[in-house]
Amino acid sequence: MRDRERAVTVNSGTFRTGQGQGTLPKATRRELDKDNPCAACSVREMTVCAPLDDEEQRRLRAISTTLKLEPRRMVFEEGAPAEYVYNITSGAVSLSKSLADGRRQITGFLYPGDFLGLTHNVAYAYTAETLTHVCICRFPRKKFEEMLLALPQMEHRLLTIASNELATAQDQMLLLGRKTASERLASFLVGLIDRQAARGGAIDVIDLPMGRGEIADYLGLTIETVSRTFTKLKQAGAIALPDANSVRIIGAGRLRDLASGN
Amino acid sequence: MRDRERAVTVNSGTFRTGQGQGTLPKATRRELDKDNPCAACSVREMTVCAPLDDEEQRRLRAISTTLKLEPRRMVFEEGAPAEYVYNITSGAVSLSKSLADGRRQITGFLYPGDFLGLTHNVAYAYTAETLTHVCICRFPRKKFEEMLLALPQMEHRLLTIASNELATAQDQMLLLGRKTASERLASFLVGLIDRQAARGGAIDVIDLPMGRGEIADYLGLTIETVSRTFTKLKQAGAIALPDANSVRIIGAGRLRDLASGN
DNA sequence: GCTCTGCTATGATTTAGATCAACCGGACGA
DNA sequence: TCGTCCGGTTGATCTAAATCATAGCAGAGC
Repeated sequence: MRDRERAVTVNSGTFRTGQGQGTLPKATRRELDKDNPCAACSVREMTVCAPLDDEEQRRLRAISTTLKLEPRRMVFEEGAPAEYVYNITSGAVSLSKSLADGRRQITGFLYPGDFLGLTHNVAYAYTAETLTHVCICRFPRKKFEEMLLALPQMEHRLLTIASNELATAQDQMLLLGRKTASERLASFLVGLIDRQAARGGAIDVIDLPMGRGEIADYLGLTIETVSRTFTKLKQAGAIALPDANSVRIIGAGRLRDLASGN
Repeated sequence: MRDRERAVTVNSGTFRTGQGQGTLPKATRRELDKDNPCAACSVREMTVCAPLDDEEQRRLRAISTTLKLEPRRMVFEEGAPAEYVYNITSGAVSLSKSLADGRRQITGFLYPGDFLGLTHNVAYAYTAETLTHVCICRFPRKKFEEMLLALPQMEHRLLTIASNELATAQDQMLLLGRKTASERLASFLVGLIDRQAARGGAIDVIDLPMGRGEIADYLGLTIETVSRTFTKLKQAGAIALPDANSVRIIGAGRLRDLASGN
C-alpha cells in the first residue's frame, strides 16, 4: 500500500516532463488560455476529447483536475472504489493485476492520450502506476458518466477505444499463451515501434520508460529471461542496446517476422 | 479454410438445440409473433437488444437474418472482411487467433446472448467457430452501425459489454502470464460456474461444450496437461468427471482458492 | 456384432524458461 | 575518492509443462 496519489495539483495547461518518451507531435507550443487550457493540450486530437467542440471541451474541463505524479506512484489500486477516470497527457503508466502471493501481470502500458479507469463496476479491476513523471487529467467518474449521456459522440469514441483495446488484449493473449520468449520480446518491440511511429516519433531508436521487471511482467517471463532474450536479439543483429532504456532497431523486418512466429 | 457459413437460413424465431448447455431462464415459451420474432427471444433481456423498445427492436430485426449452424463451422475467419456482426441466441462459439504455424489461442467462449464481430477495422481480428449447434442473428455491419448512431442507448450497452470483456481479457492475461496449470484449470471452471449461475443454471454440474483441445488452447496449455490436471483436481476431491463433457463440482470453495492462487 | 476413428488418459522423456547465484557498472551519498 | 546500492547481465541448475508414445474407450458406420 504505497502513497496513493500524493500528487501536485497544477491548475492549468500541459507540460513536458523532459524525460521518457519525449517525441510528441511537433506543433504544440500554442497560446495558453486560462479558460480553456485543453486548447493547448498536445494530445487533444488523439484522445477521448477529440470529438468534442470547444464548448463541450470547456464543460469537460470544468470537472477535471490536472495532476502531476512522480515516477513509481500508484494512480489507483485494484479493488479500490472507482471514483475517477483519467486521461494521460504526458509520461507513461503501467496497468497490472496481481495474485495474493505477489505474482503480477502487467496488462498494458499507457502513453499520452490514453484513457484509463473506465469500469462498469464499483471497484477498479486493475492497478495503475506511473513509470515516469506523469501528467494526467482526472475526472470524477460520476460526473463524467453524467456528461457522457449528453455527449453520444464521446461515448462512440470510447467504444472505438475499447474495441481497439480489446483487439490489443487478444493479441496479448496469443502472445502469453503461445509465443516463445524471443517472439514475445520481438512482439513487444514491434508494438513499441508502431506506437512510436503512430505518434510521429522516430522509428530507429525506441525508448523504454519501463525496467526489465516491468517488461518481464508484461510478457509473462522473468527478468533473467528478458535480459537473456535481449542479448539474443542483439547477437542476432536485430537490435542494439545503447543503454538499458533504449533500443536501436536494426532489423525491423526481422523483428516483425519473429513477432508473428516465423 | 473450411466451409464458411454453410448455414441454413431460418426465417423467424429462436429455438433450442436440444444439446449443449441447455439451461436458460425458464419463462421463454412465449407466443411466436411473425412480425416480431425477437419478442420470443430467450436471450433478449441479457443481450445487446435489451435497452431497445419494441419498435426499435422491430427495426433492428428488419436488418437481421437468423442462421442455424452445425457444430465445428466457421462463422468468420481472422483477416476476412468484417461485413457482419452477430448475436448468439443458442449454442456455444469459440473465438481464436492463430500464428502462421498453427499455434492457436482461444480468446473466449461465447454463449447465448453474447455479441461478436464488432471491430473498428476492415477485417475481423479473430476467427469465430461454432462448438455446438448454434443459432445466431446476423446483422450487416454497415447498417448496424448506421442504426447505432440513432440508438445511443444501444451504443451505451455495447460500451458496457466491451468494458466487461476487457476486464475478462485482463483476468485471462493474468492467467496466461502467471498461473500454474492447476490454477488455470480451476479458474476456467470457476468462470464456467459463475457464468452458468448468472444465466440461472445449475451450479453443481457444469457442461463443457468444448473438447480438451479447445480448453488447452484457451488456457495456453497442451491437451495432455489439461487431461492430467483434470485428473489431479479429481484426485484432490474438488471435482468429479461423470463424462468428458461435464464436470461435477464438489469443492467450489477449494476451486476458487486455487483459481486465485492460494 | 465388429472395425475404424477420434477423443481422452497416462506413462516416459525432453526442454524452455524459472530459479538460484554471482558478478558488473553506473549513480549517489558520505 | 570510496563504498554501497540497485538494475541489469550471465552462468549453473532445476522443474513444470511440452513432447513423444501408447493405450483405453465410446460412438459411427458397416
